[in-house]
Formats: sequence, C-alpha cells, structure tokens
Amino acid sequence: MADGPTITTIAERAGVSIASVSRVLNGLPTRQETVRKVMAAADELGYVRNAVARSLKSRRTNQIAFAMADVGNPAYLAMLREIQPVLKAAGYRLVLHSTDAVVADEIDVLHSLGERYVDGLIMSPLRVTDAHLEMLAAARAPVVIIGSVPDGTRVDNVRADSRTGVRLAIDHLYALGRRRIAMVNGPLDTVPGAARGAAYREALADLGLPYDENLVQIGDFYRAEGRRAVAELLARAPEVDALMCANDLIALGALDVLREQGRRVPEDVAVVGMDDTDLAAASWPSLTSVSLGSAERGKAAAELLLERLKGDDGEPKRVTVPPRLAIRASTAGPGYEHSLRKEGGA
Amino acid sequence: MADGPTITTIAERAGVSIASVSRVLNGLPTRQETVRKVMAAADELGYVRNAVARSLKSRRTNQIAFAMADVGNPAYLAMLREIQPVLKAAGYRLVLHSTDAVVADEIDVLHSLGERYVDGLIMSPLRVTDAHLEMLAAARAPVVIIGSVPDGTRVDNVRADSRTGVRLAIDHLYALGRRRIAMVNGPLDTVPGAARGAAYREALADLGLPYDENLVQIGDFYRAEGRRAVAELLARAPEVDALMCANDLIALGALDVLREQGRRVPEDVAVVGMDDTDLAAASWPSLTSVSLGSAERGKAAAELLLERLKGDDGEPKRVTVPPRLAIRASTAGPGYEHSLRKEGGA
DNA sequence: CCCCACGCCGTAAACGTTTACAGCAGATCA
DNA sequence: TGATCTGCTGTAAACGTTTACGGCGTGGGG
Repeated sequence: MADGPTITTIAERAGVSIASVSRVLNGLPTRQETVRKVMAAADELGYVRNAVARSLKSRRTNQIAFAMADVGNPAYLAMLREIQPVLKAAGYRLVLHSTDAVVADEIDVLHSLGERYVDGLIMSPLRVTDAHLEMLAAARAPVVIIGSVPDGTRVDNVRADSRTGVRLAIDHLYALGRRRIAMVNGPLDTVPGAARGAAYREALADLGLPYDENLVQIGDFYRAEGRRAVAELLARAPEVDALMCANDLIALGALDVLREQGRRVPEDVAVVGMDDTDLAAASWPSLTSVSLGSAERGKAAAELLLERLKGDDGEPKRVTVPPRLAIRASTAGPGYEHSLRKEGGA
Repeated sequence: MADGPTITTIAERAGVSIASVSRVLNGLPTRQETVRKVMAAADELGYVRNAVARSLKSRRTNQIAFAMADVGNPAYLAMLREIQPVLKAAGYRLVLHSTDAVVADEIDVLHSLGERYVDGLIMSPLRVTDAHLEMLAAARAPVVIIGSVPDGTRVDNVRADSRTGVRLAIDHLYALGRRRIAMVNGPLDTVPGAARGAAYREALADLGLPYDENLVQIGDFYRAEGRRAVAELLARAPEVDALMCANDLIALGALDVLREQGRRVPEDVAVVGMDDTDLAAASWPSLTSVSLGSAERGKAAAELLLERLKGDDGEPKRVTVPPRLAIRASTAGPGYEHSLRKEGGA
C-alpha cells in the first residue's frame, strides 16, 4: 500500500506542469497532444484523484449526512431507501448517523456540520430542544428536518400529519363498533408522542367518547417496550376492544402479547399501528396501520436539500405529507386488505 | 452562512501563533495562560475544526464505507445495524453505498477507495468478478468482504455457510414428510445463488430424492420476482409440497402467491426462507427461515476492519458464521410459533 | 558569572488539489 | 514589419490543518 501517485507524479512523467494535469483531469480546454500525454501517464500510474485535497480547495465534499433516531426502526429505513437514490443521482454520497434518539448525539451531529465534512444534513429528531434550535439557527450548511419544528423556526422541514393520521384510525375503529379504544404511546416529550397523544384525545372527544386515563399507556417506540406497555395496560383495563399504537413496532409487541393471552385479533381486540412499515404488511395477522408517508418524506427531504445545495436561499419551506390508512386483518379480519386515502390533511 | 473562523482567526484574536492554537486544540503540552487565551478566543468565535483540512494533513478521514447490494433487503440492514455502532464506538463515521448489485457500481466503489475519502471498506457483493479481484488486489486501503471469495484471494472475508444452511432446511422438510421439495433461487451467477443451488442438489442426493429440473425455478432476490417465479413454478409443477426459497423476500412472494391460489401453508405447501430477517418472524404465517447470521457477519466484518486499521498487516483472515434454522409456522404450523415463544426462543 | 538544559513558542513547510495570472509562441492584421 | 490577438501553458498562491525545527527566556549547576 505504497503512497499513490499525485498530479505532481503525473506532471513529471508527462513532462508538463501540474496545472495542465489538473486541467486535463477536469476536462478544461487543452491541446490535444497534452491531453494525450497526461492521460497516458495517469493510466500508467493508476492515478486516482485525492478527493480530500479537492474538497479542501473547492469547499465541497459531495457528502450529505442523514441522522436518524434509530437504525432499527423500519420507518427510518424507508426514508433511507428513498433518500439514497435521490442523492446518489445528484452525485452525493450518504453519511449515516444513528443517534439512538439521544439529544447529545443529535447536537453532536449538528455541531459536526461545522467540520465541513458534509455539504448538508437531513435529520429526523424525536425531540426538538432549545439546544437543537440554537444549533439550527447557527448551522453553516443547509439542513432539512424530517419532523415538526416550532413555528417560526427558520429551517426547511418535511412533516407528517400524525394528528389526521390518528383521527383516521380512531374513526375507523369507531366505525367498526369499538368503543373502548386504548392508546399505547411513546414518550410524551417526543414530538410524535405528544402529537399522537393529543390527537387521540381530540378524536375521542369529537366522537363523543369519554377520555379515560386508564386507557392510556406510555412506553417507548420499540417492540419490546410495546409488549411491556400492552401487558401492563391489559392488566389494568382488560375490557379494551381496540388498541391504537403509536407506531408499528409497538403494535407488533401488542400482537405478541394478545396472542400469548389468547385474545383474538381483531375479534376481541382490534389493533392499529402507525408508519405502515414493511412489517405491518408482513405481520401475522397483517396489521392495519396509518401510513405517515415515510418514503415520501424521505424523498421530499432529499429534494429540498438538493434545492438548497443548488443555491436556493429563499424562505424556509415546509412540506406536509398526508396520512393514509392501510386497512388490514388486525382490524378488519382476514382477507381484508385495501387502503383508504384521505386527501389534503391540514 | 458566512465563512467560519479558522485557527488563523483564533491566533490573531488570542495573540499567539497558529501552531500554538493547534497545539492547544489537540491537547499538546502548553502553558496554562496560552491555553486559556486560545480556549477563550475559540469559544467566542464558535470555532469548529475543519475536518477536511485535518484529513488532508493527517491522511485519515475517520470514515468507513459500507457497500451493500440492496438497501431494500433487510439482510443488509441487519448487517448495517451491527456495523454502525461498532464503528461509531471506534470513532468512525459510516458512509453508505447502495450498488443495486450492479457490478460497475461495485467496481466504482472499490475505485473510489483510492480517492482517500474513507479509511476502509466493508463490501457485500453478490457477484465476484475478475474485475473485483483485480481491484481488491490493488486496493490502497483495508477491505473486508462479506461473502465468499475464491480461495487464495488476499482479502479478509466473513462468510455464511449457506450450504449447511440449505441442508438444515431440506432435512427439516424431509423430516416433516415432504418429498416434492422445490427450490426458488436467485440468479445462478451470483455467489449465493450458485452456492444455494448446488447445496439443494447435494441435499436431495444425500436424502435419496431425485433431482428434478422442473422443481427448480430461477428468479431474483426480490419479493416481486419471488412472486413471479413461484407462480411460474406452481403452474409447471402443481404437485410440489415444499418450497425452499433462496431468501426471505422470495419466500414472502411465495406466501403471497400461495394465499392467492388458496393453498394452505404449511398443510399443502411448506415454505422456508433464508436470512431470517425481521420480516420472517413478522410474516403471516410466520416464516421458517435459515439464519445465515447477517447480524453476526456485519459485526465480525466491522471488527476485522478495525483490526486492520489499527495496523495489523498479517495474513488475510476468514471468519465463517454457522447457520441456524428458525422453525416457525410456515413449516410447522400455527401452534408451533406459540410454544416456541413460550420457551423464550426466537 | 557563564553555560547549558528545558519549556514554550513562532516560522515555515507540507498534505494534493484548483485556479488567477502572466508569459509565450504563432497567427492575423494594418 | 510591428502590433494585436488567440490559444496554451507554467508559476504560484490558496484552501486549513499539523508538525519539524530553531529561537528565546528562565533557572540551575559548575
């Protein structure tokens, strides 16, 4: 692994200056003869351009960071799947960060924006703290947030409408005759947790159903946590006939527990998840789930960022992706699979 | 987004030289008073070190690339989930490449190793061509291959034992009384495709079952392709009583088709997947699958690479991860999943 | 009292590019 | 023939760090 050739090596061998080498390598107008000599030398030496040096001079790295809260969550992976090809097509590499929803790690990522190792950042924070907002305001490269930020925050963001999403799900359960609808949520100090909790309360109120604290269980957005939360909930309120889960992982945990306890889904208890991940369609029974458009959000975020990188420095933009309810067996029974779309969620 | 401060800016404000600033920032021995002045200036200016410039000088980027064949395949994501934290703990960032199994793209990634943008590479190619081997031999940074490479190739590699894996599955199906066991494979010019096809043939022979070309169907490693392949197979050979699928995505496609055609799983047709992804455990019915240890392989690869980066330049290493059969409902029937879970398995 | 050792510090070179600028040869024109 | 232009090319500076080296002031030993 000896030191590779540089443009200086090539210049010597081709008998030209490093400037000429650089010009040839970058396709700038050059005499044919020079081009030939440089190309020949470069080929013989197996030259590969040092991208670090180039970045230092050109102030661009062609790298973009994507910071997700949890690599294990398929919702983020769905975003990743869309982001990757969009950026690749535009000539950018993707640098991945998994912050495990730790605020300090996220701040760290934001901080590292200043290191100039990437040209831009897409971030999907679970919590948005004052520290986040401060760093965002001071960011030295374009950032797109996937998720909601306080009004007035000067940053592009792509948000889901989980409020309408929860509403769709609760209405669906109500229409199926369910009246003891419980909610299994993630932490309330997270953006989605807070939004979904509030939406649940609102939806019940609008349907004239009482809000019962006993029917609300807080856990976390993981499958194991979902199992734990649902077990606790069922012990406290065995009479529930529907579970509104704040994401698919929690819902899968719910299915685990219900199966263990011998409760039939959906006959005894209907279950709804959120995010409509691959796991929902594949689960057993298949899981009715509110799609919050993870894929669309990822794609939109990547496109917004590319706009900025092209030089757009206009007002911050906001894109909202409407939710959609994918109805499957866990509420409608076996064999039932199709989806309802609700247009123009606020 | 004005230009940020550099060590020169700090040096001026603190009234010292840039060398001193650098020393303080790197924690090299310095007079207390100087440290104080530099720190104060850096804080006031909101200085962040330019990592590109640092990399140019230090010849390290603290970045590692992971090139996977398909971001959409949960098997690679399982690797990613293990690789990410290992590298993060060692202070490396992860740069992601999705090559979509296109050979040219993979060669490109290998080539870009020379650009010095990363300190090392983990790659999981589906095909290993001569071009791959050439580039590997010439690589200017450590590489670890997840998958099999020809004997004698001088590169660290972590391989699955899909031969034994297929054997486990076929034996299992045989033990369940299945005798018309078909294989739905991916392309034969891929490393896993070739290995699994050969292993299937061997396993049948060892069990004294005839090898019937009609029972072998070639498709590709995606769900949609799996559906297509299985539909074709069933049309040609409706009498099959078991499907050995070369990965979980194909197997999910198989379940789709069987359900559409009203064939019961596993009563009429038993189905086995490979890779034992999250989708297998979550599918409907849950999918018996051969675990090839994706997670373990990812972890091992990351650890091998870190060894090399620490300076180990000994002989190429090889790690082989043993397969394991995860038995679920798609072969053993519904009750099985339940009892497995109670024993705390899976 | 002189010299040396030692601890800090500043100067300058280096990493490998890109690019502004000036120089130079040949062609064109008056 | 001399001036001007055109098309290439080379020199050198710059990007922001790290670091080898030598200088300088202080304190201690002879």
